[in-house]
Order: sequence, then C-alpha cells, then structure tokens
Amino acid sequence: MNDEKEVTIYDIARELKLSASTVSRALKGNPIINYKTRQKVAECSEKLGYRTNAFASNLRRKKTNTIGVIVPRLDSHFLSSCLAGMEEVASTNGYNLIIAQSHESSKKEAENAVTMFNNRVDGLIVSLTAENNQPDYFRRFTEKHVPIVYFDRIPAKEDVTCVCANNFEAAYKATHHLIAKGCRRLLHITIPSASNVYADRCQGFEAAAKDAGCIASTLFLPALNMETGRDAANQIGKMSPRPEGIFVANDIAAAGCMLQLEELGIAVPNDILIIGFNNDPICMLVNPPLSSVSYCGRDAGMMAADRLFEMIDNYDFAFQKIIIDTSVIERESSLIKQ
Amino acid sequence: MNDEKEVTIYDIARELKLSASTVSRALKGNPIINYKTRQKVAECSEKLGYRTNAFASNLRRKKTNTIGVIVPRLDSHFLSSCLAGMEEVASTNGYNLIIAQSHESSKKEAENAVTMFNNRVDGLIVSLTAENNQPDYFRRFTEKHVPIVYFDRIPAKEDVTCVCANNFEAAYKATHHLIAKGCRRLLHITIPSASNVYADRCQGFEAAAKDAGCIASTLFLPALNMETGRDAANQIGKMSPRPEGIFVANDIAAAGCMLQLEELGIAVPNDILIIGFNNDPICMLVNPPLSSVSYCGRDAGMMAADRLFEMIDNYDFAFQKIIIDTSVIERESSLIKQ
DNA sequence: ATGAAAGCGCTAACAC
DNA sequence: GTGTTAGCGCTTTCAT
Repeated sequence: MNDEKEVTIYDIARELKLSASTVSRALKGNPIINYKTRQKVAECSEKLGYRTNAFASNLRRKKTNTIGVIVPRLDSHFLSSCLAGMEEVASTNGYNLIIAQSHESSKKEAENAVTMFNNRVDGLIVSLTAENNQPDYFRRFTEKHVPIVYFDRIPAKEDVTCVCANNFEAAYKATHHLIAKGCRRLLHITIPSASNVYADRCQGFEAAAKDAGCIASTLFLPALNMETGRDAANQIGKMSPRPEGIFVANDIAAAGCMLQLEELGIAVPNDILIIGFNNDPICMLVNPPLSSVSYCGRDAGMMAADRLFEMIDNYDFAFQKIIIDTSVIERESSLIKQ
Repeated sequence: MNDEKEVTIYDIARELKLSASTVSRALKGNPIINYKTRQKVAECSEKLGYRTNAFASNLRRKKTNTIGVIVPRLDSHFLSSCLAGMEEVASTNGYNLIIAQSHESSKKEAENAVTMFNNRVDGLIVSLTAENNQPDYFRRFTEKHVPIVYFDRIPAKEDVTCVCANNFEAAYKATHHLIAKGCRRLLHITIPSASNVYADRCQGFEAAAKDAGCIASTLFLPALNMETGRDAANQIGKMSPRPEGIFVANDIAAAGCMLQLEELGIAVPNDILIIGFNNDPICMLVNPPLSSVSYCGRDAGMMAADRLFEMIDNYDFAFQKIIIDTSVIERESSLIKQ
C-alpha cells in the first residue's frame, strides 16, 4: 500500500551503528542505556521520521493496549457521557478504545464480542442489550483471563464485576418522593425487560408503593422514547381513576408523556406529578422542568474504566460490584401537591 | 500473561497434516483450496478454539482494518449520532473504530493524531476543535497516503475531503426565515471561532440581513451551552431596542436563551422569534418548540465513513467536498409574527 | 552498556 | 490444490 518504506528500528540502528535491541531499549527510555545514546537515538528517530509499529510490538508482547467497549447505542446522552468518561481514563493510561454498538440486538452483541476477542482487546467494558441479560458469548473472555467490567445493564449472574446504580433503591426513592408529595395512585411506565435496569426499577417502585399502602400499577411500553411516552399519556388520559403520580423509567419517555398530558389538558404537576430517570439535560429544558433520578454517566464510565485497569494491571480478577450514587432531583414536575 | 497457549494455524496444520499456508487460505475461504479441506480446517479450528491473531496478520499485510475517529467531544447528541452512523458503516465493512476526543484542545488533538498514526489506522475521520482550523499535525497521514475525511468542523484549506453542511447557506436560510416572519432587528448568538461552522453561519446571517436591509448584530459568547444561553438572554433583556429575531448557532444555547427570556417576561415567539441550529431532539421538548436547522448526524457520519472506505479501497485520493442537506424546521418559537 | 539471535503468528511469492 | 520459505518489526533472553 504505502509507497515509501517505513522507517524501523533497524534503520536507526544502522544509521547510528548500534544494534536493534539497543535502539529498542533506548526508545522506551530504558535507563540501562547510556544517556547520550538515548539522546542520539531520540534525535535520529525524529530525523528519520520513525514511528513505532504497534502490531509488531503487540505481536511480541501479546498485549494490545486497547480496550473494547460494547454498548447498546451511541446516541444517547447517558451512554455518550459514559464513553466520554471511559475515553478519558483510557487515554490517560495510554490505552485506546474500540467501540461497537449492539443496537439492542443480542446477535449483534455476540458478533461484536467475537470481533473484540479476535482483536485481542486487553479488557472489555459492556452494557448489555435490554433483550438478553445472560449472554454466554462473553465466556471466552473470562476463559482467557481477559477482564470484563459490565456497567449499567449488567448480567443476571453474580460472578461478574460491574458498575451500576442500585436501581431498586433509586426507584424506591423516586416513588417515595411521589408518595411524600401526596400521591396515592401510582403508575410506573417502563418496558418489559429482564435487564436489571428495568426490572429493578420496577420492583423498587412496587416495593415503595406497597410499603406505603398505595395503589400501584405498571404500564409496559414497547420502547421508551418521545413517541411511546406520548402514547402512554393518551392511555393515561383514558384511565379512571387517573394516577396521581407517575414514575417513568427514562427521561425521554417521561418528557414525551408530560408534553402529551399537557396537550390533553392534564396539567403537570397540578393534576399529575411525574418523575423520570437519568437526569438527562432535557429535564431542565422541558416545561415544567422534570424531576428525575440523577446518575452520572461520566463517573460511571470512569469508574468502570478505572476498575478495568486495576484488573488488567494487577492481574486481579476478584468480582466486585461498584454502586454508583443516585439521588432524586426535585423539579417542578413533582413539586406542587403535598 | 495468558496461561494457556494460544492456538495458531500451525496447531491446526499439525493436527490435519497440512501446511500453515493451506490452513491460512482455508480459513479465509479461499476457493482455490479443496472444499473438503476447507471444511476440515473450519471444524478443526472450531474444535481447538482457534482465534485469528489480528496483529500477526496486520504486521504481515500492513493493514489494520481500523479507522480512527477524532471528535471534540462524545457527549453531544449531534456527534454521537455521527459516530453511530460511522460505526454502522465501519462494522458492515469489517472495520473497527477507535475513537478519541480532543476536548476542543488543539494540543490533545495533536496527541490523538500521533496515537492514531502509531496505531496505523487505515483511515481517519476528524471533526476539528473550534480552536484551530488549520492544524498541521495531520500532514503525516497524507504524506503516508492514509486517507482523511473531515466532517462538520473542517480545515480552512481547500485540498481536503470533507463532509459538512453549507453553513453559510443554512444560516442564510435560517435568518431569512426570521426576516420572512417580519423581523427587522436581528441578533446572531455564537462563539468567536475561525471554524467554518461558526464563521460561515455568522457570515450567512450577516449576508441575509444585509440583503434584506435589516439591522444585524452579533453577540459572541465564551461557549454555547445552557448557561451561556441564559447569560445571553440577560444581555438581550437590557438591549434597547430589543432584537426581534434571534438566530443562535446551536440548539442548547438557543434553548437556554429562550427559557431565560421567558423568565424575564419576554415571550417567545410573541416578543421575540428564535431559531437554533442542529435540530437536536431537545427542540421538540422545550416550550415553545424550538425552530432549528436540521442536519442529520447519522447521515453525515455514514457519508464520511462511506467516502473514507472509497478512498481506502480504490486508493483514490481525489479531494471532494460533500455537502449535507440542511433545512429550516419551523416550530412555534418562530411562527407567530408575519 | 551493548549486541546476537530467536521468535511472536501470519501471509504471499514462488514452487511443484 | 498444496507446500516451502522468507519476512513483516519488534522484544527479550542470554552473552559479552
């Protein structure tokens, strides 16, 4: 492909009448090499336009300095914040990130896993699809002692390292918040999913309602977005009696729902209180501002990456569950009643 | 590192009493190899748990099947949509994406460029920082004939391949839209930047205002986000006479500005019309819904990746400027006057 | 402090 | 249709 010959350490060695090994050591700043030699090598490499060949090095060292990331999608605020955090940590540690999206398809996720595996990533960070929370295609990584950190959407089994919120508790708090504002008839809007994220939120909601002796029901949507949020509002419009407080499993759907409720003449928060999840920036843009559960993506990403590097560097595979803080952010959408 | 010996093509060869080259060919489905042999190799490789070693192959082929992407940040809706589009195209073509963020710092961008270069990416997709639109650190790529596609924030010089909107025209259209709604005193809110994105939008704005004989001024903010958008609104509140139509260079700042205007008792669109840029989903969430200029990130990402693969596959380095469609999306924030 | 030599796993030119 | 051979560029013993 490339016309001009690449400069190798042999070229530098020849030029300087040294051996390749000396050059190799000098280039990595190995102090065993005479300081002057190191300087000469540095100069010469600069002069010749040398660049290290990562594969040759990888091939030799059996290490890629690359970590793989598999996420359901890239274009969500939460996930891209997570990635931003991971990228920061990775680049500080001299690692690259290779990123793939599963598009919520377990099949695509398996394919991504194979690619990552063949690319010999030194570690893997994964957020699972909503479709499958006990995939078996990551087994080969653990078999080869390639560490995996799951984040946000974690597998059902216990013997993994993961970073996530305590979704049960977070949902409990969110629901409790509605109850504290005087709501007795509660509705939870979510998707049917075995994933910890949705299942735990659902259970947290039910537990909080039960503990307070409230009437709770759950509305399952095919997906959680603006559209489906609006559909949910239309259904709520027809309910009788209507719920007094709604806890939606993500902010986008909550926002869609709220907008549509307003259009139906159902006022938030006067007629219905509503709270979302994720504390997406949109919460502060909608009117009224949307209460939500805050959960910092960038931190989650950084913690996942930090833990992964610990595992890689210390060859330490102890399973660990890292819980991210969540807190209820009260805004106008849930503030009036009391 | 890894305890168990990795299985190589030699192991398969030994097992099957074949040569490594035959195995290599068989594994890539080379039709010159006997069908039965291919099958046997496939079975055996499966049985032994063989996985291809990408470095060894890369080292040999001098090709990485990896493309590098450098973006200012990951956690913006527009950019993550672009990435999603690129990832789709890349993965269809059997390529991986390695992604780095410059955090709007030219220094970090240069570092990223070095990393990508050393990792021998087969091609590069870049959106520049707002800080520097004529970086020299990508020169080494072109010198080595590694194709680069710039997107969105492109360099000042002409001899590059890029994918972007015609920001001048888009801004002209947006401004003209305000004028058509009856605005005579116009304000543009942006950041000081030599980048095509902001400079061209600014010029488009000025040209449209001038062509219509309107009074135009520009407010430069230190950044374009919710906060600074609100600051802008505070400044607008003190202006006299007040502008009648505002064109903001991105939607987040536009939304922040609009919210703050409302808080100051300045009604949108009754007192002031406003239009943003990017058609971010938040446009439909704010109240009133925000007019904007639509510009599809996913398409831009896909087009950039498509063009890059063309350059890689056909060894074709003709410079090409691909213009993405933009259109003014009229929503309530600019609809009343006429 | 430096060098010689072997080998990481794969591919491709060239044989047969 | 299959095998032989050499080499991609680097790192790492082991010598000296």
